[in-house]
Amino acid sequence: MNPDALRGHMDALLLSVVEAGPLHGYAIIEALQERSGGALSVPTGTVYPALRRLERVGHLSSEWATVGGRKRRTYRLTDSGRRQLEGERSAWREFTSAIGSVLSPGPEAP
Amino acid sequence: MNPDALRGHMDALLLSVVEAGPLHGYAIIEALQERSGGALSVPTGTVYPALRRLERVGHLSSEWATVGGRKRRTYRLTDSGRRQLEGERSAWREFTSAIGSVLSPGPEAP
DNA sequence: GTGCTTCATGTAGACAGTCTACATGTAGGC
DNA sequence: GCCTACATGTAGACTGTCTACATGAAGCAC
Repeated sequence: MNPDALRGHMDALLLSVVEAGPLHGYAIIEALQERSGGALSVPTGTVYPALRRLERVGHLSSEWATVGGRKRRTYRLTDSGRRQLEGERSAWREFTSAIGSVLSPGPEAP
Repeated sequence: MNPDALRGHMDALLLSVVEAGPLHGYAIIEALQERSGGALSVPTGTVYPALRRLERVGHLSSEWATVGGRKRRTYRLTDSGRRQLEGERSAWREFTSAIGSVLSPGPEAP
C-alpha cells in the first residue's frame, strides 16, 4: 500500500475504528490491520501524532488507564467526532465515485 | 474535495485521462473535471509539475504543437505508463477495499 | 487600440501530514 | 539475563500538493 494514498483519510480511519468503543493507540493499530484484512499496516509514528491531533481539535477525548501494569491512553469518540465521522463517510463516497469515474476504462453508462 | 485526499492518486488520474489519446495540460485539467462530474478541480500548479514528473520517470512523453497560434505541450502515454496505469488501477481497487472495510459501519459479511 | 476573458504553460515558496528511526519502559516466557 | 510482545512518544526528513504569481497570444466588445 502506497503510504501517500492514505493522506487525508487517516482521520476517517481512526474515527471509524474508535466508533465501536474506546480503544488505546496500540489496539487501534491492530484493529486497522485486522479490519482491512492486513492491508493497512500504519506505523506508530503516524498513528500517535494523528490521535493527538484529533484530540486537539476535539474529535476524540482520552484518559489514562493502567491494565496489567501497563499504561494506556484510551481514546473515545466525542459528539464532534461522531459528526466528523459522518462527514468523512460521505466525503469518502464522493471521493471514490469521482476517482472511480475517471479511472474506469469504459465510458460511463449510456 | 479535500486536497490531501488526492495524494498518491494524481498519477493514476493523469495517466488514465491520457490513456484514451494524447492531450495537453489544459485539456487534461478540463477532462478531469468533466469525467468526475465537476468534483475534481485540480489547480494548474498541481497538474503541470505532476505531468513533468511523470515524463521524467518515463510514463509519459511529450511534444510541442502549435494550434491556432497557441503553443501546446501534448502528452502521450508510453508503454511504461500503460503498465503503470494497470498497476495503479489494481492498487486503487485494493485501496478502496481496505479503507471501505474499515469505514463500513456494519461488520463484514458472515 | 484599450481592456477583458479565455486559452495555455510554468515557477517559487509555503504547507501539512506521513514516514523512518530512535528512545523509553513494563510484563512474561525461557 | 535475554528476548519478544505490549505500549507510548518525539525529531527530523521527505514529498507532493497548494497558493500565488508571472507570462503571453487569440478573440471579442466598445
